[in-house]
Amino acid sequence: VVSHRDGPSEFARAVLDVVDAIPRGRVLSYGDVAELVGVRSARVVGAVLSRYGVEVPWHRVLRADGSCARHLAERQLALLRRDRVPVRDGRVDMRAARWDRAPSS
DNA sequence: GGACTGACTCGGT
DNA sequence: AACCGAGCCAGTC
Repeated sequence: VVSHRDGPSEFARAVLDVVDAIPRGRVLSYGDVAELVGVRSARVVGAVLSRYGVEVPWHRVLRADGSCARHLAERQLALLRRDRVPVRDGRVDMRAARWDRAPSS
């Protein structure tokens, strides 16, 4: 059943779980997260982070081309540098920093 | 139940 | 590099 009380939906929780699992020094695009939770809309991932992002390492999620949303750029870049993510010209090198969750075993 | 809104993405100009 | 336009879909009203 569904409670009438508001909280993160099951979908939102799935998004937050993925983002929470991104290791320091790595990043994912909104579209990557969408794919991992099983939707084809990258936008809705942004919508979840907009509402609940404060609870997770939201700065590890950015656009597919490695750029940040305008209103977040300054803070996000600072946090990414603190994570030692390679940033060049305000852009993350996705080829180098994209989290590749390859089951090692 | 319909219309709108975006922390998006891709292909085409 | 910089615009489009279309597709996307959970929220919100």
